[in-house]
Amino acid sequence: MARKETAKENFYQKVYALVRQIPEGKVSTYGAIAEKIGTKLSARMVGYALSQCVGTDVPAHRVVNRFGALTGKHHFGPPDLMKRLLQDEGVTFNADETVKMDLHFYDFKRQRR
DNA sequence: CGATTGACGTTAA
DNA sequence: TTTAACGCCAATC
Repeated sequence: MARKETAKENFYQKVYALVRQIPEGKVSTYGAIAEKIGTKLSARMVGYALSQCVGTDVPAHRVVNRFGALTGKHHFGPPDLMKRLLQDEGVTFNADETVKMDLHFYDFKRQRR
């Protein structure tokens, strides 16, 4: 321990760690993740990290923006893949392809308590 | 090394 | 109210 968390290298690791712990049928937001990591001031880079997580063990499709909109669906390849994956996991959507955050929002802090 | 962008979010005009 | 710009931090060009 006592290791200096440069945060830079840990950033992706933290993002991945958090996203990885999101259960199926649940989703999270960039702001929530960013805040949990400590870089809440720049939620942008959270999404940035996710864009690279596609192809790894991180279920990026469970991460959406604050509106619950699948902002990065086109990063998965097929534009319908993201929504499809979530629906397959039990996540429901509004008429606008937005996740019903009220039903599937995964609260990191709550889970940690 | 410098400048630009980027799956966001918030505040200001 | 809607639209625009800003901020933040790191990665990529």
